[in-house]
Order: sequence, then structure tokens, then C-alpha cells
Amino acid sequence: MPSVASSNIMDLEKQIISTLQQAFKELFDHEVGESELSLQPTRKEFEGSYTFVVFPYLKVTKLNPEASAAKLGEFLKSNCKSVQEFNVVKGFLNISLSETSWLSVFKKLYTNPQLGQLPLNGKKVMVEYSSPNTNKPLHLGHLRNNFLGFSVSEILKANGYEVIKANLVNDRGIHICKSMVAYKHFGNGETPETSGIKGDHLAGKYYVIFDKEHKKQSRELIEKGLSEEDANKNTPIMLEAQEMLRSWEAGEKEVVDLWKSMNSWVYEGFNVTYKKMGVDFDKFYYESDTYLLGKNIVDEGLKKGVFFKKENGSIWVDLSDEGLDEKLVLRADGTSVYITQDMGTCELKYEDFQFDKSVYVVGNEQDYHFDVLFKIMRKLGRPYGDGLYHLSYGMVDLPSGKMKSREGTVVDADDLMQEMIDTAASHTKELGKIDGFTPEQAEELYEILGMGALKYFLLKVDPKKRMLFNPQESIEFQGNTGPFIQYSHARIASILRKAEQIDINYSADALEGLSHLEDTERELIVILNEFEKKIQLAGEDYSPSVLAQYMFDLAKEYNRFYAELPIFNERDEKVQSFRIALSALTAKTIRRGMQLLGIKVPDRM
RNA sequence: GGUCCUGUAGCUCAACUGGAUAGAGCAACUGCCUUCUAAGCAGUAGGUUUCAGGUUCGAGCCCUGACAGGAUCACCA
Repeated sequence: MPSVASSNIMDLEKQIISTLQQAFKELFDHEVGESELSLQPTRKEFEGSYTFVVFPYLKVTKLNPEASAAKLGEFLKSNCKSVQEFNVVKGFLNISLSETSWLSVFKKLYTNPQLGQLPLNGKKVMVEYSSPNTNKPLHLGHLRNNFLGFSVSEILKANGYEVIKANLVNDRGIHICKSMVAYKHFGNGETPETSGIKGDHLAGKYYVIFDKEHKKQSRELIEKGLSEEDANKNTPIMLEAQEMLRSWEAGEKEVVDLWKSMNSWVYEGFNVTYKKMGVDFDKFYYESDTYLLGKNIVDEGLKKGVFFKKENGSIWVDLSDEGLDEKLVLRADGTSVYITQDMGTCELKYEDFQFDKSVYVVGNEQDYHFDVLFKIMRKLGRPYGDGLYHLSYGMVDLPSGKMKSREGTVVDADDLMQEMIDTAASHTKELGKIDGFTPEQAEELYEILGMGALKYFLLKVDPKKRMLFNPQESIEFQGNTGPFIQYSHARIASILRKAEQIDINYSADALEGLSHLEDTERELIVILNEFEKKIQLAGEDYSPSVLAQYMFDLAKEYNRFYAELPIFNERDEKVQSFRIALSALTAKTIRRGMQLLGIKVPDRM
């Protein structure tokens, strides 16, 4: 039984729940499991902080909803120290906690050196994200992927996992050879240095050139009487690309050298982009190393009877008992398909890191692929089988619909980030808020704001939903945006500077003896107290949007507090110190929460 | 055609996993800078949650069936 009133809210909630269990036992002679009982936040329009819904228990109480709630409320009030008052509306029992409970919650949070970091759980998780192709630069879709992957990684760390961020680079294959062939014919030996073009964009340029040339040749073949399909397969440049792929696989020096140098340009370009994005990786895998993996797993599957061989020698898995169909895992000629390679890489990752979970941040167009992959690994009895998870996210659409490189509607990642930063710059200058900034500080601020706006915009939406990005209108700096939250932080930083300056003590000790809370102050504590829960939820759902939404709610609540209550004009010193401390905790929570989203917060803006 | 995902205010998104009168932001309108940053705060208006049934004390959420949008169903990756 809870004898000591704990100041931790998890305990506070537990305390109420366990008292409720006790109540059911003593009042109604009924045992209820702890997990069956749950509290929810009381809706704004009612008095109280937590609400218990009694409808499900009417059979047990054998009373009407109001009477049931009232009886439970009375019991809580007299048996649970923190419960000060209650009211009943229909079947809803609204519970008010004493101000001292809230103050002790505040103090606990305020003095927590590990705010926003749950204890280590001893588990390891790999998060694979980004995974670019090396034939063209990153675009808007990649931004969602990278921001998601990075944020999910940070969130999992905050949940106590050891996290390995992995990037599986698609650096080989026919699409790479297309860029190479085009470069060979039309490149005239240009390099990023001679052309002044960023490496990844330079490779992308030749990928586009390939496409143009291929189309041109295709048209010529069609004029000569070939069908469209045959023409597309047989243009000289396409045949050459395929031949180049074979040479590459055979390790022909000239081809491999070209491949190496073009890829190195691309990596240089990517590094710049990744740095701007603020993402990083602990481990790189390259498909050029892994594309032959997986055949041993195919053998194993055959032996175990999980796979079977068809007459022509191709190898298949039958997943019809799992609601899918048959799927090829190895071609008749013994060469790999995509999934062969992925089985091998999956196993390699496990050999390297022995993770408990492995998350793949990959777009939802590959739902089926990962469904198959994971089912296969489970059928093979892999110990990590149940820990495999596809974080499937929706496409980012433009007002004109899908991004199409052929129609030139692809929004380039580098361009977009720069546009955001430029917009932030002009907006900030307009507001005239950078007095006293050095040019370097101003530049840094623009980047923080522009990237903050962009990241928040892409992360606030539930990952699995497709989303619309309107370059003209989508990114705002007001309302439910990154800069709004950043602004809230800057405001507090300003308050704290002033508090330091006039030497106000707002340490936890200075708050002893405080006994009254304004509604806004209590609301703010209630929200601050949800931080840990939101981190957990975001981790369980692999969903930064949970946290993003929370950051907005917190900032909004703080701004209300800021507008309603005076701080430096407050006469009561204890109250003044408390409001500064409350502000400081809010700033700390915002900073930490935004960090988990990969977003920086400024001290001035 | 089969399978999967999505459908909520004019627009972009929420809704704590089945709870109270469905909430925010943008856009529109009305107030608030002689006081800690107005990138802010308060307020007005905006809804048959695509439609039709069903399950139950109670449904935006679960089930069935339509309708609409998207993805996927290659010896491509």
C-alpha cells in the first residue's frame, strides 16, 4: 500500500490506481488488475486533473454511474493523500490533486538531472535510415526519411536503448551504370572541381543525360519499326549500361575506377548534405559489399524446408499460409534478387551487432517487400525475428501531385534547405530582431530557424500518413511550427538572463514554503509532467510526431502563462522565484524535446 | 482484379489507442505592445468526422458494404 506520498507523478498515478483497486475490493468486494484501471487527463472544461471512467464497472458496483463514481471518489478522498477533491459528471469521476502534490511533482522534475532520459534498458536497436542511391542527389522525400530516422534514433536512446544508426548505401546496380555510361560519353572529364558542381548533383546530371539520350535512341528505334517495349530494352546506350554492369561485377579495372571516382564525388556531396541536415550514422553498409550475401541463407532455408525449388531451378518461399503468396528468393540461374540480398544483410547486421530490434526506415511503397522479408526471417527461426520493424512512412506530395524527375518537379534537398534558411533570414531581418548579433551569429540563427521550420513541418505529421508539401505556403513561422517553439525557448532564455543579471535565486531550495498555484501554473506543471510519458509513447510507436505535437502544446501553454502572469513585476519573492524556475524547467524540457526531434533552439531570436 | 494504407473545419494536421460538447494552426474577422521578446496572447466564425448499415452504456476510432485517393502484386531495386 502506498504509505508515503511520492513526488513522482508516475507514482502519483499509480497511487491513485492502487487506491482505486483497494476501493473496488473494500466497497464492492471485487479484485481488479492494475493494468485494467486507467486514468485519463481531465478535459479542459471540467474541474480536475485526472478522470476515471466508471462505465465499465457498473456491473461490479451494481449502482448507477453517478453513485458509483461518488462512492469511489469519497474513498479516494479519504484514502489517498494527494487527492484533494473530486466531482462527478455522469459516469466520469474527476479527481483534483492538492497543490502541494503538484508542487512536489514540479520539484521532482526540476531537480531531475536526467530529464528526458529514461534508465538504460540494456537493449540494443539498429535503425537503418537514409539509404540513398548514389546516382542522384537527395530530394524532399529523403528529407522526411532522414529526419524521421535520426529522430527515432534519438527517441529510442531517450527510452534507454543503445542505438546503432545505420546507412545502407545503394552504390551499385544498373542505375549507377547509367550515370557512368553517360559520363563516359558526354562528361569530357569534368569533375566537381572543374565544373564547380557539387558531386552528387554532378552524378545526377549524368543520370538525366542518360535518360534523355536513351529516350532519343528509343524514338529512333521505334521509327525503325520496333515496339516501344523492345525499343526501350535495346537502345545502344542501355545495352552499354548493362554491359558495364557485367564488367563491374567482373571487376574490370577501368569500370571499377570510374565507379570509384564518381561515387567518391557523390559521397563528398552527401556529406555536405548530411551535415546540413544534422544527421549522422554509426555504421555504413554498402550494397557493393552486400549484394552477393544471402545465398547461404537460401541454402539453409532449402534444408529446413522453408524454401522449395521449382523445376527450372529457381527457389521460392510459400507464404500463402500467412496471407501472402509465393515469392522468388533466388533466380533459376542462381543469381540474387533484391530479397536475397536483404536476407543476407539482415543477418550480417545481426552478426555485427546482436541487436534486439532492427528498424528499417523505408517508404511505404516497400510495405510488401518488408512483410515478406520479416516473415521469411521468422520462418527461419531467427532470434531477432520478432524485433524486425518496418517504419513505413508515406510519400511527400506536392500540390501538383507526386514528385517526378522526368517532369522536373523534384524538390532538391539542398535547394530546399537553403531556401528555408534564406526565408528565415529575410523574416528575421524584417522583424528587426538581430541587433547585437555578429554576422556569424546571425547566420547561425537563420540556419537554426530555417532547419527548425523544415524539420518540424516534416516531423509533426504521423509518419505513416502521406503528406502534402507546398513550397510556397507550407513553411510558416507562426502557429504550429518549429520557430514558434524556438521562440518560446528564446523568450525564456531572455528571462533567465535577466534573472541572473539581477541575481534572483530560483533554485529548488528557494521555493520552500510556497503553497499556492495559479491555474495556468498548475496546467503548465501537468503538461511538463507528461514529458516522459510522451517520450515513451513516441518510442513505442516510432513516432516523432507524438513528441512534436507535445512540444507545441507545451510551448502554447507556456505562452499563455507568460501572457497572464507577471514575473519580474511580481511582488512576492517566492512566487517570483517559482515562476522563473517554472520557466527554466519549461526551457529545459523544450530544449531536450527538440533535441530528440533533431531541432536546435536559440537563446535569442 | 487481389492485398495493404489513407479519407476529420476552405487549407494543413490533432484527438492519449472505445469515453464527456471532435481540437490546434493557416486563411477571415475583433480586441491586446508606456510592464519580462507581438515569431506572442485573448476572442468570433467555421463540422452530419466521405456515405450506408452493424456491435454497446458510449464509435472519428472496432466489424460489414459502398465511394474516393494512393501504394503494391517482376527471375527490377
